[in-house]
Amino acid sequence: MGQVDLRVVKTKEALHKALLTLLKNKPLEAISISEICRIAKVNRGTFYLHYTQVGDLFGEYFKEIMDDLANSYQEPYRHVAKLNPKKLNPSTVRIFHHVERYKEYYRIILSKNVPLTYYYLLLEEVKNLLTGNLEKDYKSAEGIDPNLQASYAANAILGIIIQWYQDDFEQKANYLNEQLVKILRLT
Amino acid sequence: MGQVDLRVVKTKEALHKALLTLLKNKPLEAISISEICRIAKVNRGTFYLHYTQVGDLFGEYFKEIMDDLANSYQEPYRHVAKLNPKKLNPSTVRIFHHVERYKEYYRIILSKNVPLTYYYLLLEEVKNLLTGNLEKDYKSAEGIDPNLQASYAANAILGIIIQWYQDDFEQKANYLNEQLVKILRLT
DNA sequence: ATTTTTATTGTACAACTGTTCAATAATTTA
DNA sequence: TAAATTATTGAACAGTTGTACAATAAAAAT
Repeated sequence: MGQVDLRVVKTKEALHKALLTLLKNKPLEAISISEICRIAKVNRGTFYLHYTQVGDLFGEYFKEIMDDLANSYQEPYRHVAKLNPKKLNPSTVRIFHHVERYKEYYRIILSKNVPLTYYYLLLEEVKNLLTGNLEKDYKSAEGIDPNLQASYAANAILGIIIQWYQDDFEQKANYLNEQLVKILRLT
Repeated sequence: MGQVDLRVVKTKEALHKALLTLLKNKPLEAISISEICRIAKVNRGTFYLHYTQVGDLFGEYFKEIMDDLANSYQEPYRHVAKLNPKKLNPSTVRIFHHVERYKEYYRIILSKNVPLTYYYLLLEEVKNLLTGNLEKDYKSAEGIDPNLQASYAANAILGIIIQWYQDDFEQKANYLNEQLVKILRLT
């Protein structure tokens, strides 16, 4: 496959850097393409050569975040080993610690004026984590659509994260993990 | 309180009608303020006198939809009377039938380029339905933040709705209610 | 019916958007 | 190193956005 053109690398770096600079002072939806290009010293036409919206640029960070989320899941985590393994077991995901680590990004992703795109990507990732590693020891219950169940469970966890976000991430990640365990024990 | 100025009523009606017309042919995020005003034969400045974004206009429909959702909950519904009343019991909500009724709107609300605002309003409404009617016979379990639990449960249901939306609302509302009951029985 | 209030209009302006195109510069390939 | 490729630039255009203001029309209040 063809080489990566250095010019493209430099342009994208400049645009990324400019976006990060701007994000310190204003929300994603208030940042214009012209503004980014002015700071990045990149021609506006060049922006359109690589992206179509400001959000596309942010989307590239998002992939990194999702990688960290996937890695979080691999980390050994013993706290909740006693939980029932027969169902989708969200508490084995170190997702709250991941969110805590990236909370500045989640403030953007979950802000009300941002499109649902990122939320859906996040939901998909969590669904994969919940099912991917569990379908071995987990046999789908009578007549339940596994996909539906996964969406149910994954979005439930996102519900906790949304609440956490709305509380401005005041509590510690460990606290939320404990809460989740308690909720799951309720039956 | 002061009368409702007839001019305002007429203007808003014209704008609403224009938005609905446009929505038949293109997604919400592709509709410009200028376009709406052109069709509605309303000066663009007048738009800004009442709204700030195209989304605000859509938001007024959204309120009606939420009213219907709240009403859905009041309707008698016997199918699932046998479910454990000790926990938040989402299956008593006729939310799937409501979504089925308004699916053309939910296609907009849940489309990926639309801001999270509507999703949050929906989540809040479902949370209220789940808690409002249940806190009587429901005593909060040991050390669980009720608000967190409500977000968990409400967003879980929205997870099912999202999946349903992504499947283009192929299944019947009754099927989803049955699935939910089965998922809840799993423990 | 007349006066008072105020919603709407038309116009204007600077900034942003999305796109096109030829000219130029930087990078890769041979 | 020279030639070929292609990313970037600058300029231009029609359309949108958000805002402001005086003039006008429509409605409410008396």
